[in-house]
Amino acid sequence: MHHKADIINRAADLRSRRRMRTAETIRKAALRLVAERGLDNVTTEMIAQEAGISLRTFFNYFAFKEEALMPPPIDFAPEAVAGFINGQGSLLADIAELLLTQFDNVEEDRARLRVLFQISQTHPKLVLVRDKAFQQYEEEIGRLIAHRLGLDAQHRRPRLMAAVLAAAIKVAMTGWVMSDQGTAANHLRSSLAALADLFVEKPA
Amino acid sequence: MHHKADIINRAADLRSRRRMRTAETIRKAALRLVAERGLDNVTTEMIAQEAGISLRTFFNYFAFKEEALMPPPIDFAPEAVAGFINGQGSLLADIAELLLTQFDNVEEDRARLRVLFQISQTHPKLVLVRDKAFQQYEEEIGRLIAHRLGLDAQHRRPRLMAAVLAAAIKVAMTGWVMSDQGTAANHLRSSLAALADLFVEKPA
DNA sequence: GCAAAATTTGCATAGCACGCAATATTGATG
DNA sequence: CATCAATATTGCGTGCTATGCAAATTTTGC
Repeated sequence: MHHKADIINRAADLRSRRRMRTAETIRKAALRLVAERGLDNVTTEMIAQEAGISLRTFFNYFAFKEEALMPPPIDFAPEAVAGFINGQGSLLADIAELLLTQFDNVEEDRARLRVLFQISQTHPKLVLVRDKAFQQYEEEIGRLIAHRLGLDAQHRRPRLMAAVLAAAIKVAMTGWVMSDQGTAANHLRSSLAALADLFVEKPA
Repeated sequence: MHHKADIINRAADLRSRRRMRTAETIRKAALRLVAERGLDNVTTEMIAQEAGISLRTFFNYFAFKEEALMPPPIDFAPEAVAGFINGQGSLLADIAELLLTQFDNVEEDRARLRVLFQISQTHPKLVLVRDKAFQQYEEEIGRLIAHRLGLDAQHRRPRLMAAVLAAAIKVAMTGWVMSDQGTAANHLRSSLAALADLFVEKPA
C-alpha cells in the first residue's frame, strides 16, 4: 500500500524521465542533421522524422526549432548541491567546488556546443540561443546562492554573484569549446582564478 | 574639390545616418504597437505599416521580428571612449567612468526595456532577445579593454573583464527597469561597488 | 540632367508555430 | 487482467515569418 504522495511522485517521476529521454532523442536528431546538412537545409519536419515523432509533437517539447539545439537543462548532482548548501567554507570556494564537479560531466557536450558555435556564426537567431545556453547556469546558481544565504533570489548579492560566475563559465566554456584543448573543468578553474585578479591592482 | 576618401565617407555617413533614423522609426512603431496590443496581436506587416515602410523593407533592417524590440546598438560618446583608451587611472576605475557617462543617457530606454521585460515573461523567444540586449555591452566593452591593453580581443583578460562588467550592467539595468526607482547610473554605481565585495571574505 | 550605386518594393514560396479535437498510451487500481 | 483516468501523441487547418529574386524607385557624385 502506498501513500498518495508516493504514488503521484512515482508517476510524475516516470513520466518526466520519459519526457527527458524523448527530449534528448530529439536534440540528438536535430544536432546530427544540422551538423551534416547545415541549418538551412534542415526542417523541423526532418528533425521530427529523424527522432521518430510527429511534427506536432516536436513543438510539444520545444517552443521553437532552434531550442532543440541548446544543451539540456543543467542538473547538478543532488549530493553536490547539498554539499554547497550546507558548506562551511567561503561562499566562493564552495560554489567553485560545485561548479567544478559539474564540469567534470560536461565533456560530452563539447561536440554539441561546437556545432552550436559554428552555425551561430551565420545565423543571427542562433547567436541568441548560444548565449542562452550559458545563462541557464546563472538562474540555477542564483537560486542556490540565495538559498544558502537565506535570501530571496531577487536580492542583489545572489543575482550579482550568479551573473559574475556565469560570466566566468561563459568565458571558460567558449575557450574550451573553441580551443579544443584541455578539460572543461580546467578551463573553468583558470577563469575562476582570473576573476579575483580583476579586482586587484596590477603593477603596470 | 574633395579627396576621394572624403566623398566616400560623407556619402557613407549620410546613408548610415538615414538608415539609423529609419531603424529607430521602426523600433518605435514596433514598441508602440506591442505595448498597446500585445505581441501576439501584432504582425510584422502592422509594424511596417505603422513605420511607413513595406513589409519587405522591415526585413532589410531587422533579421527577425523580435529584433525590432531590442534597444538600438550602443554608441559610447567618442570623447568618453578616447578618455578611457588613454586613461591613466586604474583600468577598473576608468571603465567605470565610461560606463557611468553612458548610463546618464539611457534614461529614455526605460520604457522600451520595460515593455521588453514584460512580454518576455510569456514569450520564450523574447527571453533570448532580452538577454541579448544587455550583452551588446559585453562585446563593445571587450573591444575597448583589449584595445587599451594592446591585446587581441580574444585574450582571456579582456573577455573575462567584459563579461563581468556586462554582468554588473545586467543586474543594474534589471533593477533599474523593474524597480522604477533611482537613475540608471546610480544603479550601476551600486552594482559596480558590490562587485568588489564579492571577492572579499566576509566576517560571517 | 545623367549615370552609377544603393534602397525600397512586390511577388512568390517554403517553412514555422500554434489552436483544436481526436486518438493512443500509460499507470494505478481492484 | 480489465478498466478508468491522466497524459501524451497526432493530424488537420491556418495565419504568419522570413527569404530569394527582379523590377522600380531614390540617392549621390559629377
